[in-house]
Amino acid sequence: MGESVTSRALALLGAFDGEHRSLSLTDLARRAGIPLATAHRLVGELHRWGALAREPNGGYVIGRRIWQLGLLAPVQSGLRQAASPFLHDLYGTTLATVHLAVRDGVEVLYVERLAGHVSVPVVSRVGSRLPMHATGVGKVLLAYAPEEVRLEVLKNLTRITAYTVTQPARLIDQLRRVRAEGYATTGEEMSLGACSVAVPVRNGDTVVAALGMVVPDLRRQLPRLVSALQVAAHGISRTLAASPSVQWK
Amino acid sequence: MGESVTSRALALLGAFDGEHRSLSLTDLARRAGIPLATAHRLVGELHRWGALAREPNGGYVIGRRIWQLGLLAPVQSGLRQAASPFLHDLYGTTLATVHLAVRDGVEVLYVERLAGHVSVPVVSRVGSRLPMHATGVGKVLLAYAPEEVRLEVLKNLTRITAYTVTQPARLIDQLRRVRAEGYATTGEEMSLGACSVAVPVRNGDTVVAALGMVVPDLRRQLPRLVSALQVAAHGISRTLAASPSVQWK
DNA sequence: TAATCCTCTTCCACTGAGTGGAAGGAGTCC
DNA sequence: GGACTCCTTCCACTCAGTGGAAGAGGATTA
Repeated sequence: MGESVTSRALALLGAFDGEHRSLSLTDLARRAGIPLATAHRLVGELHRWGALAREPNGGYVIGRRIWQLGLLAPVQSGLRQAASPFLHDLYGTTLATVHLAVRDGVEVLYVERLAGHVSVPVVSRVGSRLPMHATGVGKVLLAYAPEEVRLEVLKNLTRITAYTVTQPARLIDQLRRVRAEGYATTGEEMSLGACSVAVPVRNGDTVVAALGMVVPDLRRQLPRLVSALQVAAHGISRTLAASPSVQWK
Repeated sequence: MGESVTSRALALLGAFDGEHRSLSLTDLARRAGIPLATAHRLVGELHRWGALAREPNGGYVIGRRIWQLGLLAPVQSGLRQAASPFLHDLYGTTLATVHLAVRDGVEVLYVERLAGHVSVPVVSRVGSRLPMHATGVGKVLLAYAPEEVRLEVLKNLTRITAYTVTQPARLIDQLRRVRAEGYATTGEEMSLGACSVAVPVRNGDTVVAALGMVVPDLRRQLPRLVSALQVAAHGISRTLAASPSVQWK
């Protein structure tokens, strides 16, 4: 005992992730760290309300009530909806993987991802988080983040590939150039074979998101990609500015 | 007393809807029917976990953890993702409002909606429900619904406009023709000035969704719209069939 | 076919998590 | 300056919640 009922119910919901979209009762209890009988009761309540749904084979999945609430989250109803047409245009003209991301603490949270046809290893998934220092969108968000966030990230530059920037001074210099030139790039720093370029998305003066693309090679097409990204980013910013009723961060 | 802690926490989450995306603590307590002190404690827990977020002005909004869980719901990760490219293609070629909907009990649940430029009154919103008998997607879903669902809907044919079909025999005949011809239409039955056409989306033999469009007038362009909808619906079906790992309903 | 294992459901003696009215602080408005 | 509203905190009181155990049913294995 000692844990609240609410925290246990939330732990049950939190047992689901990208790799575990359907869970048996026993797995739910185990992953949430809750005795089976207790889990059974709480899962029953979540199911009756619609937070969970039960499949014919007995497994539980996230229910439609959570899906509907998720649509109300500012990140969904504001940024993602505003950005969607521009992301599809961008994807349509380049056929590369397109990302829209926001900062979440000291990580990048992927808000939207349109998968490209080009054979490039892409590890992002909508709703997932990746490190800021090794991704294009992450470098953009880091460049405009509060100083305390930047300091926290700079303390923990883990190597992901042989090309990952792990020296603080070098990353600081890159971030300064992001602010000066208006875009960030990476070269196989997150995945071998994948390069990226990203630009900021502003709401007024505030950088609220980053828009990026992943391609196998940047060398010949960088100016064209930067231009296309900036056009899309401006479009998103105009749309955000035109919808003052929806607040989001 | 008498209500469970879990049901109260869920009631707080359920206080949010399309018209109430940001709520003060007092409003949350009121809408959830919970004393202020109790609401304060439970909202604090939801906030700490990330189910709710607090805005600078003190209002609460749905938090990112709910948004992320919502992405895991089968309706999101299966149908909606599979359908997205086809919906954008359809929208791109017609510029009309495009809907993707599923049956939820005896109502239509709108899973995706791409808003058109044509000035047609459209009342649907993603995540919302509308009656089955007065919408194109609803008639499709009703035509292929279990008998007991059909009987339940037929008992309650409320009039929405002067053109709404409220006689059971007439609707039964229309549903038979939906199954025979492969598409449903409406003519100002839900909103004056709005006509719609919809087709079934199948997964194997099962009709799992309906794909529809809303236009001001159907008379000259019905065959072309039906054809475009069916092409898109087949594409969605093929994509669903190719992703067996994701289960959804 | 039988034995074993696992999941899920139900029960109930026990207990501490949860309750909510009241009071007070802070901010806004007139 | 007073009135009003929202939010936060307190704490005496109580019943909602707990979880080990037992059993049913289905799946797996020998």
